[in-house]
Amino acid sequence: MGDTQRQRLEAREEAILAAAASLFSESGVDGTRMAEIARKADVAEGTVYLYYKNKHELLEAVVDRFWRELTKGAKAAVTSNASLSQQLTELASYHLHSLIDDFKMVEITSRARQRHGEPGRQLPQIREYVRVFDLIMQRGIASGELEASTPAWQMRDVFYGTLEHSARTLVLREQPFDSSVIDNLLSLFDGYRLNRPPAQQDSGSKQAALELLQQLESEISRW
Amino acid sequence: MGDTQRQRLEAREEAILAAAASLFSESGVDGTRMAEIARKADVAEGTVYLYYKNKHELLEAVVDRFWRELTKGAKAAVTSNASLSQQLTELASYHLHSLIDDFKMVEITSRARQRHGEPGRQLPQIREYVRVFDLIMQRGIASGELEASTPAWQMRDVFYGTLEHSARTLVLREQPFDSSVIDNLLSLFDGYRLNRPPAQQDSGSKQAALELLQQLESEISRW
DNA sequence: CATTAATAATGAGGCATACTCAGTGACTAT
DNA sequence: ATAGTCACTGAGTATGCCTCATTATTAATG
Repeated sequence: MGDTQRQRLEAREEAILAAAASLFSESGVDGTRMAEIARKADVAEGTVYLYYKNKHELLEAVVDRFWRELTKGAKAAVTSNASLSQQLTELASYHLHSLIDDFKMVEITSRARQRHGEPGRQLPQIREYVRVFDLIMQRGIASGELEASTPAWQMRDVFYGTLEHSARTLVLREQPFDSSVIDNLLSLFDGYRLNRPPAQQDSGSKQAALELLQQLESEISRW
Repeated sequence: MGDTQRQRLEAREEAILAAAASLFSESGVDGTRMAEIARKADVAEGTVYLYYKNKHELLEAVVDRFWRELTKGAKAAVTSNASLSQQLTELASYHLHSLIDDFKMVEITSRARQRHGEPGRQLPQIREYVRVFDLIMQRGIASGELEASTPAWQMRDVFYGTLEHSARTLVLREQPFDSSVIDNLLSLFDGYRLNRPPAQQDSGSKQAALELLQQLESEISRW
């Protein structure tokens, strides 16, 4: 029956984590007392400290789990066998939606990074999430669909940073998800795209449309 | 001699602010005790509370001042009569340099935003700083140097968000200022640039072309 | 099943620290 | 000089994180 015991422990840990996540999101980190978390998780205050060394570690665990979940979704968006630009669109859409929906968590994340004294750390699970963005850029470069002259991490920063900041803008304005942000970003990203994606067919007519679009743009610009 | 008195008060307030800024940057917000701040500013602990209602308000004041200083520099970069792309380059360079140099302040800023309970506020002085970026985009659009089909705030988010995230990347990697980030961003920004600056008469046919362009875009996105 | 050992949980109390406030001092006006 | 105002002080209070001696629960053993 060691199994049942272990399960009970994991259930308790999960209950504490869930309670903390919910309260942190609701009232902020400073606005949440350890006693509240314990009460919501149906344990004594001291019990929390059997599972997490202190409030900050609990916060880190909450944040870490949040990004782990996000990473799952992001990987899903990128694992399909769709075209690069479709995958980028999906990833951008998923990213922007998530950041808007859980903006509180995003804010709390920056709090979790600031460990007492020192340096600008990066939580491992966030690193992992960002890696999804890196991978798709690298894949694009490797397949020749993205130019190789710009480092992948710089393209990633454009992509990721723009979306993160757009999420902040939208949330502060109390506006909902806006797909034009993504359209805009992707069309801008064409600046990184080479004209000849290697072997794929079907891209013919789309390619034609894209070229027409560029013609049109430059035509407009001539006004 | 009310002047001297007022000056003394302002000097005290300034001393407290400076002490807090220095200590917050050094040891983080949680790592800094009010008593330390008071000692460094050469006042009693209670005196701090005559000038700032609580620790959080003091933090806000520190952050606010930081961004106010930044705003000065940013405005300077944009006020010259250089070309748009030169101004963008200068602004980007200034922004990136500043964020890297005072990254601790940037982190602390996100802390200041999280007021106890509720909502994703934005400190007024940060808003003012961001407005500098908005203004240059709007100016570019008005002069016809930037395309009008993308909202200014979206261009701004690309510009601002990319640089903010690049700063984070560089700091976490312990790398110094990297001008290629800016070169890259600006060449990408050419996607927004129109070839022909001024003269905005004849907007009728331009409008028509723009609509066609949008149709085309949505058609492409349907692939 | 009884006994012992080991592990988990509890919550009252310790302790650090943000914040208060009654008392003191310094300056101004008359 | 005297009263009145305003700035300042720092010992004391309240709050909330965290500890740890004690109790409850589960597992191991004969």
